Amino acid sequence: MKIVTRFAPSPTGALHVGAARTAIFNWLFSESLGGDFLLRIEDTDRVRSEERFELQIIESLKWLGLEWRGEIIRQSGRLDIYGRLAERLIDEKKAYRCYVTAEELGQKREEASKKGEIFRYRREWSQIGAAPGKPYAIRLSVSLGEKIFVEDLVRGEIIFDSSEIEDFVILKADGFPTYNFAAAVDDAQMEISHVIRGDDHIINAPRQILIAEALGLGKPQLAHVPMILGQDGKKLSKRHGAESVTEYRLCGYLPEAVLNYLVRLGWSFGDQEIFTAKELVEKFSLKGIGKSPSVFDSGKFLWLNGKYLRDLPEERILDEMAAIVVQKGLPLQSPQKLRKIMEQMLQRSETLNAMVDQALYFFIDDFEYDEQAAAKFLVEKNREILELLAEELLGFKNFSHDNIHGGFERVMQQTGVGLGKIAQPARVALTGSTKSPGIFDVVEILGKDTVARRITRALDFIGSRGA
RNA sequence: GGCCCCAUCGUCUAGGGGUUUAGGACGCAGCCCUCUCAAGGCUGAAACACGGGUUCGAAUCCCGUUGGGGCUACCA
Repeated sequence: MKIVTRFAPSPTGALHVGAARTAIFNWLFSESLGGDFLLRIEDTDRVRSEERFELQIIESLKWLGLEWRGEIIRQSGRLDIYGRLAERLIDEKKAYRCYVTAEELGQKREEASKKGEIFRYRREWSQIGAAPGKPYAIRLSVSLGEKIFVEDLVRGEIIFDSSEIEDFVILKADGFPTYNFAAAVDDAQMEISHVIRGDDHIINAPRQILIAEALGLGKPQLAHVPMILGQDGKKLSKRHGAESVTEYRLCGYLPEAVLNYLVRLGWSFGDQEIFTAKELVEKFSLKGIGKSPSVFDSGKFLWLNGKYLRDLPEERILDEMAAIVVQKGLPLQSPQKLRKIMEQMLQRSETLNAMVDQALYFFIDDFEYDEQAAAKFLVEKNREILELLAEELLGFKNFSHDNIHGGFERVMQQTGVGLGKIAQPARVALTGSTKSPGIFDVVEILGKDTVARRITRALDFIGSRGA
């Protein structure tokens, strides 16, 4: 059998990490078996679907390196097909028109639930409110008391009782199909062999099976993967902060890391943590998918991104950094200087953005002093150290690493204190904080003029404090 | 409420009857390196939800309990 998978997002928001993971699973599954991976846009919700979201989702998929085959199928362009099939089901008495409005039904449901009962729509309601020319929805006739078997590749057999399923809508009053109808029809017509999707769709499986059977269409093999949860154990959502692929890209995450992290969330291959895309294609199989939901751990994600960051070719990091510098409106530095900054920030940052954000003092003079750092180190007793340092350092024609080192050595000799006692005040004066790359590197990268300005600023600051 | 799913360190997970003093990773703690912070190296603390079975033997199989999650739309 030819393996064909699909990713079928609805364009009602950016590509959520949960959706991204199912896309990745489907892509890996077909890639690993030499099949096709298709893209279908489920834009049947006229109110919530927006083109910009579709564009954003497509951009995210490309960024992640998930390539689909052929044209994108758009459900809004297939309305006539769904309409014809729904009418056919009416002709075959497998479906019927329903004139009750959604609002009226909502009331019924509410009343029932207040009484602790469950309202399930059945055929006898179908003529209520019927009138010529009045819009209607089409519902599938679901027979009672039948077992529906869902063969799940991850969970095994799941059995549903058809009595629990009401006569659900397959075609809405606006002529658009519902999710289950369009999905069942399209999966069959696109000859999808396997559907890998989130756990939250398990409930839809029996409905889609019912539709496919009513229509005499083929059914894909199903694999439901556990959900991704937030730190609070609830389904990951906007409440939990960053949750779309776009946001992570904008924060300076690498596509390789996003791919790797998301795959490993719910799938494993022994003890291995880090996989290239190629390795994933080789090693992926449904066997490695777990059954229990996974909590999204932003800390581990960050760590993984840092790993990938340090593995990137320098030229690529430099390009990305330059773009971020421009985007943040910071003064672009010479390529030589940017490279030095990159070399220093690389092992101190987990994301591309952090490489710039945490190195602001290399770009601008008017950073703020960290309050605690200034209180501890920019104090009167360190005035002499900073003055001596200025004297020693600013005398060099060649502002080299060795000369700078020598300058610090001489200040140590003159004051009789260790390097640490000199480096920290200098660090705060030059960077505003007690944390930075090695002090000699900082001085060298900043350059003589900047160092002079900043020591002056720090001395002024000490003076103003003392006053 | 009903239906469905799930249950190993805080988190991601390996292990699926004896090989287990339950392994790895993140995080955490300590040490090394060291001018600070990182990166890197080493070490450590940390888990089979509970109760019944089945079995010579159960983290592993079965049942129940508890807990968590999902769904319950003319959303997808």
